[in-house]
Amino acid sequence: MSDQKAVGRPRSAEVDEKLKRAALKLVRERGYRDVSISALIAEAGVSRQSLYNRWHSKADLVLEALTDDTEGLVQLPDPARAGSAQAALRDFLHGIFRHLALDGTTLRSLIAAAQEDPAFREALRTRFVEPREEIVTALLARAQSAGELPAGRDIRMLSAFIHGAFWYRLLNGLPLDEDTARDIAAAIFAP
Amino acid sequence: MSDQKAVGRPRSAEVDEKLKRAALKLVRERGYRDVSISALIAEAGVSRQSLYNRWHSKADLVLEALTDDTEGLVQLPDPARAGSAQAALRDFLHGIFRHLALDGTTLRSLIAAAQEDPAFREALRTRFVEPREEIVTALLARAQSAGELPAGRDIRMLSAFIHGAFWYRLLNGLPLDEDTARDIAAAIFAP
DNA sequence: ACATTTAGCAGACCGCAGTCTAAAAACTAG
DNA sequence: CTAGTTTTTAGACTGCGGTCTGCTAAATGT
Repeated sequence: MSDQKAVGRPRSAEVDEKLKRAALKLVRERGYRDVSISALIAEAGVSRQSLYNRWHSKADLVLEALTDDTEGLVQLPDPARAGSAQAALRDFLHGIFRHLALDGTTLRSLIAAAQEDPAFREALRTRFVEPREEIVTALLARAQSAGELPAGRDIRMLSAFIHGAFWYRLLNGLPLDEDTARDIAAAIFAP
Repeated sequence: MSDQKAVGRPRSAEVDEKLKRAALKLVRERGYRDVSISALIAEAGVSRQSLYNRWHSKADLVLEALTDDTEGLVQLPDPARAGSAQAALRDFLHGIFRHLALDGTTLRSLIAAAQEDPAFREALRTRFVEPREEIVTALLARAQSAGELPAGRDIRMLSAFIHGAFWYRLLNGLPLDEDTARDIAAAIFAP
């Protein structure tokens, strides 16, 4: 797990930073599709090869820039604090939706990019999708133990329903707002 | 609704056919991403402009070729025949999944293309997504009237759950098989 | 017959992605 | 200090998409 290479010129951390900053800035102001690699390296002031030394594609760079920026934002909500598991789920979803007001369109583009690139699909899954899946699954499991959810319910399928509804609305251009968060939570916990 | 233009050289129906056939053939054997516009028109034996006279993009052409090919395949299942609304839903999903064994990867690419192109997103919704939504919604509504589904359940949200789970699995590269169809139907009708 | 209009074809053109080459720069090992 | 290794930069190169131009072909209307 230690550094592989103690030989050769070391990577410049500054170049990393410049590229990630340029990526976030340009993607947010022009949109993912309209940011070319050429524009990225021009904005960052680095060479083309320096980008490809670090990432395989624009999608890879933007994913890292985005996850760096939202670190520590996704965490398991406390049902006791929220009042109930249903309220905790609602608040958790609402928090995610609020954050997507800024980067939702970029996330859509990343999901799109993942469809044509298996390696990036894997990266998106491990860095973005799975952490959120685990939180929801844990929340539902706790709710089921506490009796807030009937014992017969299929936790993993309910988790797929929640994330699926989220993706479905995101990718179809439907709004993700507080009402949506409330309705999803209500439907999951419906008797 | 009648023909707009009674003047000028008429469009060749043969060119339409050649392009759609070429699109289906190449996309199925090489995959959407690896089919270039240049390869399409070469395979069809038509000019570049003839393609752009008819469709705005590769995605538009492939969508039409695909929906032409699967016409009449999506229809409202009969719960009486299947035994129950749950069985009807399971069979309906299974039928869709079976068909996607051939064109599932192409559908993923079309969904991806829709994320970067609002006009195509609309086309995909009206030609592909909404017909399936309506069938599922009608099925759930009938089931609710018949008492197979509790009266309090939110039909539209359940429909979003079903399609969302489908999209979520499709776009994350998870298998869509008979078991998945059964599990989704079971979770929707869980007491 | 003839003007008008649209479709068809071949091919030029520009911008970009992704790969590659060559040379300078920054490090380690010995 | 020297040899070896990797990063960085500048820029060339190929292939493609999408647009545009010039020309020919096939229809309509008077």
